[in-house]
Amino acid sequence: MPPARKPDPGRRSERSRQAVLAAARELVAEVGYTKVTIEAIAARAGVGKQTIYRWWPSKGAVVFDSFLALSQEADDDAMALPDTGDLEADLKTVMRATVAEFADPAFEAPIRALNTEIITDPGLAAQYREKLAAPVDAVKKERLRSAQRAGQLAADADLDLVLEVLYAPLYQRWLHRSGPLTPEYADALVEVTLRAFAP
Amino acid sequence: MPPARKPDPGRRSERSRQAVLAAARELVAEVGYTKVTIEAIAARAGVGKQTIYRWWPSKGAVVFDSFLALSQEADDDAMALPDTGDLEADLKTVMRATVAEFADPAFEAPIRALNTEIITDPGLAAQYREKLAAPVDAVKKERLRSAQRAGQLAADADLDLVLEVLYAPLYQRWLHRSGPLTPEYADALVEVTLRAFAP
Amino acid sequence: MPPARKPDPGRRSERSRQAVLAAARELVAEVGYTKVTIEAIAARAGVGKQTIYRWWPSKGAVVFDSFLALSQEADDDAMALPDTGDLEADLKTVMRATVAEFADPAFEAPIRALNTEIITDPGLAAQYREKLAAPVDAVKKERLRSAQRAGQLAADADLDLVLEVLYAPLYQRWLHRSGPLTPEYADALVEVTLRAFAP
Amino acid sequence: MPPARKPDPGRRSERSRQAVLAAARELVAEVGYTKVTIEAIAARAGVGKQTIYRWWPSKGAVVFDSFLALSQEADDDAMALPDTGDLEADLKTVMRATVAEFADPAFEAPIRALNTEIITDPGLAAQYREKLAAPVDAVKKERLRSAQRAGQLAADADLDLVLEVLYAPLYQRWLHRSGPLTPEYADALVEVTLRAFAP
DNA sequence: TACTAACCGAGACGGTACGTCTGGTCTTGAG
DNA sequence: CTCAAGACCAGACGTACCGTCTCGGTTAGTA
Repeated sequence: MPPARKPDPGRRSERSRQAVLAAARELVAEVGYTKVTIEAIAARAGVGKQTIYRWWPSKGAVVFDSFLALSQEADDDAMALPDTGDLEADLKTVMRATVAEFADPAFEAPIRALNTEIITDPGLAAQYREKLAAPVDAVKKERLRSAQRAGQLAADADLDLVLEVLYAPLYQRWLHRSGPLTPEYADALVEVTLRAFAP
Repeated sequence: MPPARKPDPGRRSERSRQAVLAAARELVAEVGYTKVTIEAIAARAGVGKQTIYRWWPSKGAVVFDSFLALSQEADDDAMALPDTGDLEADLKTVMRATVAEFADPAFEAPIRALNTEIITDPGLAAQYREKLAAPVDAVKKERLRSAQRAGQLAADADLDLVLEVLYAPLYQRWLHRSGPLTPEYADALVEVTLRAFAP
Repeated sequence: MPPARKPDPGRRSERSRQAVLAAARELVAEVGYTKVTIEAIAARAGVGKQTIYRWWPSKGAVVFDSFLALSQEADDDAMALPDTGDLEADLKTVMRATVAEFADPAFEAPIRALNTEIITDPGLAAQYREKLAAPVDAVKKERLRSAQRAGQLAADADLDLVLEVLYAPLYQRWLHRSGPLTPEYADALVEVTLRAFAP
Repeated sequence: MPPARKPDPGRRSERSRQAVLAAARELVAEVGYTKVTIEAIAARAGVGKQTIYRWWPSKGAVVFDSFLALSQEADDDAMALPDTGDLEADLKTVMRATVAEFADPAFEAPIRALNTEIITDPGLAAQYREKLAAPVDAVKKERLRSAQRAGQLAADADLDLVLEVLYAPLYQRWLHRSGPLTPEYADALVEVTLRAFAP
């Protein structure tokens, strides 16, 4: 048996890769994730279908990669959290911003699409945690550690749990559309969390 | 435009309806939601495809209905929460049971499938909240109100928020596979929540 | 076993029968025989499908019956052939009329439809010969016998064969569209036939 | 409107083409033309349905092509007519052979099917005349011209008309099943035709 | 005058096939 | 060897009809 010919990444066309990712992003925004097809991505990108199948295992992987590429551009910019010394104020600022972001209809479709795939495909879920969630969480935890040192948060608090209590309710409300996402709601989550993990 | 002929529900075959819902449930469990096809459901149910298209608008709606039917059977049974007078103990019991339920691989596929559809389709999300989530939440809130009367929970606590803080982290961990679902985790969530909403 | 309930012709609704035949005729003219469906006939006639299936065995039978009904109206009128004493002149008159009839686009669709079914279904072919062709042929043969008595045709000529030689070429040309149907062609067929069967 | 993408015949798979035509021929022989479906042809041929729809516009066209392919094999063989110098004897030989051929039940189904389609579809009728009828007629006319030179047929006879008078009655009898096809009938047609077109 | 048996319009049912669309693989020709 | 292009096999999609089967509601003819 021949050793299962794998493509040689060295020869990969960067031009095609970019075109595919751009086409994927555009199509998800235009027609919604479920209606995007590999054929349409290939056609829009001016690329043969085989070129996509050669380098990505599934539609989900292509779309995921296109988000990854997007976020890595963003990383250079907004990867910093405010630290005024007042944890509650800082968290409220961040949470209100998050609420606003979720309300933006341009983010709606792609993020829901992303979640659809993550729920279904454990491989993509792992990549999501590693490549997208982890870096963002690291920054947040850094701010929380700063608060612990300042005595504004219990020193033995499990920071992963803190982030979950802070964000998961917001995230779930948005996903299930089970309630309004208001600045007041953002504030309430911060207050609840700080009371739960008070020193 | 003709007035979009609608089927007459009075003539609907209950036999076929049940067969379709049963087939849908079985197939989702066997091959996973995305690989289920309307053709397969029709074949398994011994039903013409048109009979499905006549009464349901989409695959998601069929599968959702099949879950609904399931849960309504369950309602007759386990619709009661323990009330020993000790809120923390009672909640831990419930949360540990929830954790165990999520760990059951037989629940894995259908519930992930359900979430996939809910995220995408606002109509199904609304039905989900109304028909599935609301009744369950009502029971839980009843227990919480009992605790408020007993002085174990802040009298002015927003019960929807309490439930979110309690359940959303667990739910998110499971959906994203972002951490282990252990009895200890269940306990921790209960403790954190009670501290946050202490009287 | 019950004696295979047959419908009682006594209770048959003449109203429905007429409506079905009229609808069939109209639809064949409008969309062509192959595109006519029983459902469409029933809908157009304002009749339940079962009413058609009760009284006719197939779409072909319905359409055939609708032609039969038409022709029987016509019988009262034009069932006579000219007999001026000059066989050649009389036949040319008749053949030129036939050519003109075939050229009428309103006759095109139904007659082609009729032939399609006759070719395929031996039962309909038998009915066609008996109910439609035979009466017309009888009239023509009567004229030929008159010509035999007048010494304008061989006394021992096989009249079926005479009619075939006279009409089959015309009929075939029309069916296969293998040549123009002109008055001259009609004349030529008469002349050829008379020479072949000259006394 | 986009320019209606056409398939590139250069890339067409000869393998698939042959498999489709063979499957079509077999199925028409086995179950009859009207009961043949595109799905069945595709399945039998081991071909995707799209491959049929890509290259043929209709079931009729596929079946017609399968006949065409058959006849082109036959052309190499029997494309010769006897020419003993005696026109009457030669024509009787040929007509009796034709009668025998029509009596063969193996030819029954396909040829009736062919006629069904030709009657309905002008495009196929044109193809039929050009690809199937014309070559055969050319050979026959050659024999007739030889007879004209030999003084056995009127020098000014319209050979198309001669062939029609000779064959159309036979053809019509068979199509309509309006009479027996016997060797005597074949002889009678030859005699009638020769008398009609005697020098 | 009531009963009752059939037909009637309507339309849901289990099916088959349609013609289209997409998935994922394979082939061709250019660079 | 990669790439764009696109034909290929496979099979699901949603629609249209098939022929059968209830449903109530007329509409006879019988009692």
